[in-house]
Amino acid sequence: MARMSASERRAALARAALVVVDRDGVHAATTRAIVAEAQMPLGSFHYAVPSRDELLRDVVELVVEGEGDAALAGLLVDAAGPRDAIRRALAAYLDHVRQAPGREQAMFELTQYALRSPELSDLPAEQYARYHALAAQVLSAAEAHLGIRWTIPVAELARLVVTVTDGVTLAWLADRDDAAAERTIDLAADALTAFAASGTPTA
Amino acid sequence: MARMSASERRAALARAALVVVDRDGVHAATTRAIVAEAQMPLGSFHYAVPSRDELLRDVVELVVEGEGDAALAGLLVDAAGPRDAIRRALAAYLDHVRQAPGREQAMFELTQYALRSPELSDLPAEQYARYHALAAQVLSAAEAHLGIRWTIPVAELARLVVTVTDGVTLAWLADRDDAAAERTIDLAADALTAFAASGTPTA
DNA sequence: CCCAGAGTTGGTCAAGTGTCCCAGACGCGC
DNA sequence: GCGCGTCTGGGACACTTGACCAACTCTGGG
Repeated sequence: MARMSASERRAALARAALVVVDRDGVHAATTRAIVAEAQMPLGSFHYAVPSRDELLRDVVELVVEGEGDAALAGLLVDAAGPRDAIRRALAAYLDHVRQAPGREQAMFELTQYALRSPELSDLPAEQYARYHALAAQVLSAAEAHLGIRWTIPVAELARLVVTVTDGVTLAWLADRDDAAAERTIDLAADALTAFAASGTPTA
Repeated sequence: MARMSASERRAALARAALVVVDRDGVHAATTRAIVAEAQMPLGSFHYAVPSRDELLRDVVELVVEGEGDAALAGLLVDAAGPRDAIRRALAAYLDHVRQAPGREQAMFELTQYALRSPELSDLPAEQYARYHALAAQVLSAAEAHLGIRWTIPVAELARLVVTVTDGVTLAWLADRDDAAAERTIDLAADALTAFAASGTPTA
C-alpha cells in the first residue's frame, strides 16, 4: 500500500465507505467491506479511524456536501415565471434522486442509524439544520433570480421545501412511480407558488 | 412455555419484534432479542418462522395497521371550516408521532431495510400503496364530513398528503423541533386548503 | 549515517449472529 | 391407553463482526 498520512487515509476510507453505503446500505458497511472497497488491508482501518461509528460521521458530512451540490443545481434552470421555476427546480431534484437512488437512500439510512446510536444521536439535528439552511439559501437566491418576494419567512418556507423533497423522495424510493412523483411535484409547486409575490425582496 | 400453535406463536413473535424494533431499532431486532422480548426459548423461533426476514414481513403488516388507526383518528376532530380541519388532522398526526417516535422511526427503518433486502424488496411498494390508499380514504370521507369537494383527483392529493406527513415526521425525528414542525403543518394546511372547494362531492 | 517516530500489515480474539438439530414432552383421536 | 403428529427448548455450529496487537518497514531530520 502506498504510504499515506493518517488523515489522508481516513478521508479515503470515508469516500470508500460512502461507495459501500450507496451500493449496499449502511448495514453492509462493515470495516472489512470498507477496506476492501478502498483496497487497503484491514489493519489500516483502526490505525486511521478510532471506530466504525466515528467514520460514519465523516460519511454523513460527505453526503450533506453532495446534497448541497444537488440543491444548488436547481438554481441554474431558466423558466417562464415563478411557478415554472419552482416546478423545474423540484423536478431537477427528482432527477438527481433517480440517477443516484442509492445515495439518497444512504442519506435516510444514515439519519435513522444515527438516531439509534447514542454516540451519533446529535448528528441528525445538525444534518437537517444544514439541509434547512441550504434550502433557505436557495430560496433567498431565488427571490433575486425570479424577481419575487416570499410572503412568509424564508426559514419557514425552507422547512416546507425540505419536507416536500424528503417526502417525494421517500415515496419514490418505495414504489419507483415516476409519473406519480412528477404529479406530486406539480402539485407541490402550485402550493409553493402561493407563497410568492411579485416585487423586489427588500422593498 | 405455554403450549401454542405455530401460527399463534408466529403472531406473538411478530408483536414482540415490533416492540424491539420500536425500542431499539431494526438492527437490534435479532432472533435472540425477539425471543427474549417474547419470553420464549430461542428454539421456538425457527419452529414458528422460517427466517428472520420472513418475520419482518409480519412486522411491517403490523406497522401499516397501526398507521391506519392513527390516520383515521384525524377524522374525529371537529373544526371550524376546511382549513382548520386539515390543520387539526395533520396536528393530530404529529401528536401521534410525538407520543410514539420509535414506532414512526420503525416504519422508516423497515422500509429502508426492505429496500436493501432482495427478498423483501417488494414490500415498500406495497406498504406505500397502502398508505396512499389510506390517505385517499380519509380524504374522501373528509369531503362528506366537511361538505367540500377536492378540485383534483383524490389519489393525487393523497400522495401529496403522505409526502407531507412523511416529510414532517422525518424532520421532527431528526431535530425534535416541535414549534417548527407545527409551523410547517400550518403552511401545509394552507396549501392543501387551496385544493378544496365548497360544494357537494358528487355534484 | 542512523534512529525515532510514523505508517503498514497479517494474524488473533471475544462477542454476537442466523440457522439447525434432536431428544423429549404433550395432547388429541382411535 | 396408546401412538403419532405437534410442539418444546437447550445446545451446537459455522460464520461474521469490531477491535486490537506486535512485529515489520519506511522516511526524514539531526
